[in-house]
Amino acid sequence: MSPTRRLTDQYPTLATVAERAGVSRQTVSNALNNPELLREDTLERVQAAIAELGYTPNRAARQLRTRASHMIGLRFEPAQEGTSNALMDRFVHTLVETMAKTGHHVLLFSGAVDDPLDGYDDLLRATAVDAFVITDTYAGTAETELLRRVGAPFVTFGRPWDDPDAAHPWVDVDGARGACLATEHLLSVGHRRVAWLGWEETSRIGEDRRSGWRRAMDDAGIDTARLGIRTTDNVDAARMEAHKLLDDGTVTGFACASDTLAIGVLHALHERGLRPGVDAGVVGFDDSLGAHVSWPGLTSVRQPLEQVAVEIVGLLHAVLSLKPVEPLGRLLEPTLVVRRSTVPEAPRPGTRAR
Amino acid sequence: MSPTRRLTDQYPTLATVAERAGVSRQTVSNALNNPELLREDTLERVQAAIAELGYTPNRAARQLRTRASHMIGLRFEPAQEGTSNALMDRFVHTLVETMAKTGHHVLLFSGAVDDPLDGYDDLLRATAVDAFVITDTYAGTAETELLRRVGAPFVTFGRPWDDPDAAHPWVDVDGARGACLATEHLLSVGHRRVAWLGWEETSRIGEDRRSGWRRAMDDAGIDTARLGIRTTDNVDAARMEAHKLLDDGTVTGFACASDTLAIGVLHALHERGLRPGVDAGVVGFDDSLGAHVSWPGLTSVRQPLEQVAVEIVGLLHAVLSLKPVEPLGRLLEPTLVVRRSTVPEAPRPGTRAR
DNA sequence: CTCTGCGAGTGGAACGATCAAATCATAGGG
DNA sequence: CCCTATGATTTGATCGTTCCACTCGCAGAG
Repeated sequence: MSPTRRLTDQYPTLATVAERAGVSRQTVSNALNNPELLREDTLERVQAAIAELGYTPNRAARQLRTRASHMIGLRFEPAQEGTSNALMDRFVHTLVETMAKTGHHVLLFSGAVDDPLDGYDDLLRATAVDAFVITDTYAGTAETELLRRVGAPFVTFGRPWDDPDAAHPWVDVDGARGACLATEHLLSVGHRRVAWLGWEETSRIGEDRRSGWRRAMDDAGIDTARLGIRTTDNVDAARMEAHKLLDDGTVTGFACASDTLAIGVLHALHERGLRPGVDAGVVGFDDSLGAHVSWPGLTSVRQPLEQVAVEIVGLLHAVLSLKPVEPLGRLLEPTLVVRRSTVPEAPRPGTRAR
Repeated sequence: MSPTRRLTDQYPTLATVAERAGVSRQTVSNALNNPELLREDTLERVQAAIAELGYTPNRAARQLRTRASHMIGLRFEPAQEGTSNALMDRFVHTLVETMAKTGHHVLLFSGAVDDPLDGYDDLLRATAVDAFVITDTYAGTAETELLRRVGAPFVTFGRPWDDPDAAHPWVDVDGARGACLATEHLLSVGHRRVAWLGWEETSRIGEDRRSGWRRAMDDAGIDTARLGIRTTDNVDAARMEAHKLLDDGTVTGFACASDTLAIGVLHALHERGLRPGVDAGVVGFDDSLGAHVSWPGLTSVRQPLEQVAVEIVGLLHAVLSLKPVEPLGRLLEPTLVVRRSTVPEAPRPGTRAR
């Protein structure tokens, strides 16, 4: 622990440490940044002085001289309520922790309401951040173009869907694989006619996931005619589409592009007195809070967000040290969390402690 | 928009602007920080030069000189999955936006695993942040004591429960009032025997909320014997407690300390074939994602998190400019969001767009 | 006519670190 | 014995801004 200190006290500086250790400022600086340059006994003496005084280098001074802020900017968008955006929580936390290991910090910012690109430029010019992490792959194209234009390093969470020759590193989760896992799981527990409930066709992510369902169905040799539904991502819209599918009388499996949609299906089942996991199987996507607590528990595709964060940090370091990145993108595998909406014997939901 | 610029280009500095405007560096500095010192025509000339060059002051240099980083530190704790922690999202976003209005930014950090206090001290000594926002009022005591000791400014989201003569500003939401609203609502829709499902007695927040239930019941002249339950904050524990209460045969109202607990009650009702909102009324707390999407929709107490964030920023500014803060604490009022778990005619849940 | 006061603006120093180049031993080769 | 190579450390300059003390010109008082 550090000694008690008042605001009025000056924190020790390099010069203070140097004087105490009987060396020059530069030697102390080297002890911190290039310890191999020092003779062993000198190094020990300096380190002792640093510990004794509780010295921590001043970020501002270092930043001014080296032009590296050791901060990365993360645009923090308002969570759309009712969607699974809250799962970014998991991602952000790991990002913060992993960055901290190399002395980096995460700076949150939000774009101006009128010009969302404004925030980026300001931070760059003010040399407040070294690089950016972009998570919003929808509005991503304008952002990535700006950053490339001004030569700012960045890594995205999400593939450059609309830009085949984009030259920035990225990390993403294989959504098609996730939907494929979901569909195969539904088939394996006995469902044949497995419907897809997805987003509008304009969503690249949505179409990617849908393709996984399609592949699994094709592999199983099942006709998908009139089984692939596209709608808006809210509970009620999904509920109504589910009713239409159930009216058909043959559909018993539901693979969904989001937990929100899957929960809508559960609502429809409740309204008809059908038992999820017994009379029909439902799988969501994202393993959000809603999947945990919904009744009787929702099987869902879980994205390895912690792993995404770690990969992103790795890529950031590579980019910042100007190392070539090969390959440019990393595609990670999601997993399936099985709950009672597909398997009645699965553990009860929500048995976690506070 | 700013002109195109490469990484290799130097951003303009004060000196560049000064030369262009034909004044000294200090005059440009004054134009930015004390414009009233300049003659009107000079000011205009300088501002024109700034706009022309697209100048933005260098944060590091300013920070080094003024010892103000214009950043506030926010400890970002891992969200306990299955709890309502994800609602911090709303809070954080407003915090970021409001701080941005005065040119401040939010720096995320996480404490070391072994010593959670370590992160604070490091950031202070490195002069990386000007102040802290503390949201974790449980582990808060050790943190607040450290910060007071080193003389670091901070504001907490949460009352200093265990420290009656704490001298730091705080903002909190009146949990007792929220529980009172919930209970009065249940009474008003016809329930008489309203049970309380809350956390263990060790939780100050939990006991505060419980007191609101107790007050509302006392005001209505209803005996609360055997109606106040304490349990752990998870769906399954609540489900089992709800069954016990329902076995009694008289209990029809459930006011809960969290949405998690309330969802557990909903599960119990489903298992008995009872209709939420008709055969029994349930109210949660926090208006989390789960309340939005659970079936048939969960009435819940909503905390004014946006307002909390704005208040906190106000207090931060007061503290940083050394203004006296009076009163030290701000207690905000929660509101009730009515859904079908208490009123069958309420709008359907989850009809928000993505 | 000089002196004081004030508004407007200037120039040098400093914040605390790192970079680049100089210095000083110390040892080995011719 | 000198000269060079090498390792270890020091010295001065610098990053871009703001603080501080100062100059300059001009108006009004004595």
